[in-house]
Amino acid sequence: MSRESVTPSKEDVVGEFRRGALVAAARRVFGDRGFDSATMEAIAEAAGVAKGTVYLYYPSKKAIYDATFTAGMADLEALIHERVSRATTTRAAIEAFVAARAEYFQQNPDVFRIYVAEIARDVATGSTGRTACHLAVARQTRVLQDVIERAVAAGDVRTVDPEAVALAVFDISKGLVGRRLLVGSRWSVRRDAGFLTDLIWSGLAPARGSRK
Amino acid sequence: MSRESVTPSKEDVVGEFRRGALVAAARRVFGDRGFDSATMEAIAEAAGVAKGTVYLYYPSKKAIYDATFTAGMADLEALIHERVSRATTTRAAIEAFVAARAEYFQQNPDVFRIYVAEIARDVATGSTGRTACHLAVARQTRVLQDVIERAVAAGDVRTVDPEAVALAVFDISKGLVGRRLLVGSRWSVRRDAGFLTDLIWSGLAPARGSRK
Amino acid sequence: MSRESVTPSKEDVVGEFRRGALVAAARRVFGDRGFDSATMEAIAEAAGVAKGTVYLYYPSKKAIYDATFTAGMADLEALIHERVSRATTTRAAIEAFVAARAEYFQQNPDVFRIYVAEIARDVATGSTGRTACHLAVARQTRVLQDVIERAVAAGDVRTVDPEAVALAVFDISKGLVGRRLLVGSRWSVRRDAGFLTDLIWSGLAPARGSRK
Amino acid sequence: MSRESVTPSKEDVVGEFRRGALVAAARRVFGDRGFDSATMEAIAEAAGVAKGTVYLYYPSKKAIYDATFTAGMADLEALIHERVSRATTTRAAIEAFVAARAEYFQQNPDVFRIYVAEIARDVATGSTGRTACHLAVARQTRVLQDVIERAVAAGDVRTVDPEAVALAVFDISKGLVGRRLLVGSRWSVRRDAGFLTDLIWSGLAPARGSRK
DNA sequence: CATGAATGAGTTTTCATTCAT
DNA sequence: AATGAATGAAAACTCATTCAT
Repeated sequence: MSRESVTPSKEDVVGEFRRGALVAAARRVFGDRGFDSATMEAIAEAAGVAKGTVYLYYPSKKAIYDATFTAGMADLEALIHERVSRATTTRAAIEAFVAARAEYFQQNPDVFRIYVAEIARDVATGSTGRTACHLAVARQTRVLQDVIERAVAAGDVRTVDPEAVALAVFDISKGLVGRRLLVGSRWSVRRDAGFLTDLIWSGLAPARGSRK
Repeated sequence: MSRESVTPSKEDVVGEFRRGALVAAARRVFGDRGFDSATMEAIAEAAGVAKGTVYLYYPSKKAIYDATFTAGMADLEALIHERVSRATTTRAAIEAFVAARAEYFQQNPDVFRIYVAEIARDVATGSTGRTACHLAVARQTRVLQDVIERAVAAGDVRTVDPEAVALAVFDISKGLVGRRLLVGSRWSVRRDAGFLTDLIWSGLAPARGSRK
Repeated sequence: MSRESVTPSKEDVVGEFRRGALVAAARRVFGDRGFDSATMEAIAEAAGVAKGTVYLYYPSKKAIYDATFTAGMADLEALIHERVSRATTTRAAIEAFVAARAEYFQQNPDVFRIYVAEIARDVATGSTGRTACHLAVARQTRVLQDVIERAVAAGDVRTVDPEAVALAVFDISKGLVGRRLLVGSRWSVRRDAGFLTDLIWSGLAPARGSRK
Repeated sequence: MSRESVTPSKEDVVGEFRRGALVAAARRVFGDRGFDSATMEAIAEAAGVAKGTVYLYYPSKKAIYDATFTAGMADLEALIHERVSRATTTRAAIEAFVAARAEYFQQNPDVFRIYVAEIARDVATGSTGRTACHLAVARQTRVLQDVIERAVAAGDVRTVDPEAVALAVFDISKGLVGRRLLVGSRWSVRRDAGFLTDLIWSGLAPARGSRK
């Protein structure tokens, strides 16, 4: 439909605009009420259009849900990449990973809700593999795993299974986000992220000297 | 309901029996299909009774769902208490905590699915506080927090915030369980639990000597 | 569900009663408005039950439609068999066939409407073969074809293709019914049937000479 | 619309061209899917125009449907007139009538489907009289009725009700067409038409003796 | 004239809950 | 106590029709 040129046609622009507005509206509605309880009517209303209009851009409830989830994950991944790549030490990279996730979800709680619901769905259906959610998680942990692998190779940390450590950090950051969203926290995202990074970095061992 | 006597009447016994059968049936159905997709019909059928009978024991779908969740959590908590209290060292107590949860959910995947869905629901509704799910989590982490507090007091571990550590361990164990259920694991529950306990216990610091 | 005994259980009786009432209601509604324009709401209302109740007995709109069509055809076939088997001459058998169909549809115009719509559907979808409608037509023409075959064998009529003649009589009777229903007729069913039988019968006369 | 002049304006020519293309497209779509299932979108696409454009030429779905039906019937009637008027004997005229209809519908099955659906609609609504469909049928049978009337007057056939015979031939030819379209036929249109004409023709023979 | 995005009424189907037996 | 037939509210999705560009 677009004239394959570099400059998108007006239709494309308008279409993308609508799609964006619909996904933004859907994010709120799905975040608020979950997939099953959300209604297309509510999404349409939130986007300020009629019910039928939603179907001009997404063929089904599931389709707009998936688009919403995917868009949120893409945003998050971009942030993670940016923050982690900017870190200069292993410790800083870990902390950047935790903080990026915590901050993004703090800013976009609806995305977190959708993400959690998506995990719950995967768990419920016992879908072992290639779900969008599973893949998104894999891409994110991959970033961290690379960091750990390089640190192990450089002798920067003791010899551990990089994947297992990456997953542990991921789990901790996920728990942190959920808790901050649900019950709040006495401290800033930075402090919480710092503490957890510290725990992973040093363990529970009594201080016995210090590392850089 | 009961005539407040010490010995339960026959009605109570029969009633409790039915309740138990209904909850067991509901656990399977809710675990399989989630709250929204589960039907009262399916629960009744799984329990071998007619649809109306369920309503004689539980006033609504939500009520039997809550009862199902609560029963599962009660089982789990009992196991955690037993295992942790049997441990003789701090490290062993942490490992027992992680292993108890992993084993229980491995044996009762339906309970895990319901638990995850319940968290997702809490997150979605933004219920900050006194939900059954939140309270169950609090009781479980409390066990671990007590262990850490005593260890800190005894100088067994370095000075850390016991609650934060307990929550971190909890999050890691939850991630472990989910992953084992979803994608499986190359290793036994014991080994996975051991590795994670080790990570928390020692951190990523390069080996520099050993502690008991 | 029934206790497999000779006497049907009360549930079966009630169930059959409801089914009958629903099919009778559906016959009116489908006859009035056709498949697409008929609504389950209207059928339920015509049967004096709530919308959901219809689904307790028939799983879909198509299912109750098919049941309605099938029931009507079964009634008609029974009447045709009875009337034709009672006839003592070939000519009387043909007339009985035409009259039976005309009278039945005169009494049950809704069934005729559904029947015509069903043919239209077959024609529209180009379904060459085993539809319920096609089979019903085949069973009816078979009755007539048997009559013609015996008449040919007995030398009662000239040598013709019995199937082709049966189909022609069937088509004529169908046209008669439609016309009587749509524009009426100056004459009784008997007279119309008599005239058409006469026309065909003269055409079936054993050869006795030829015209150019 | 046109400025009432003898020479049509360019607008009229363009307009008629569009109308023709739209009707041709609609014939395919209605023939394929029936009135209810056909969509204006599909018609527009088949005609290579946008949806709104259809409404510039026809005010509603029903309107273009009617135009489609009417156009098909007009084609058919022209063919019938031509063929029948070319026949030199009564028998040949009857055969020409049957063959013309069979051949036209064989070539234009979509028109037959629309025609059958239209009859079904008339039957369903119980519209006794002046529908386009009814009028088209009346015009066609009129042609045949005139032939029979002249034959009766000329003593070419025995004394029968010309209208009734015309209708019977019409019904037979309709059944023939439907059967050929639905289940096919072992023989050519010519042979099938010949056989049926023969059957009727024998029945029309001037009285020459009687059977019981 | 032509377009096609937007509308919203209308339909089938599901299922928690009730209640007469 | 137990049953299961009946209810009716609710929700996804379709598509004829309109109208601003």
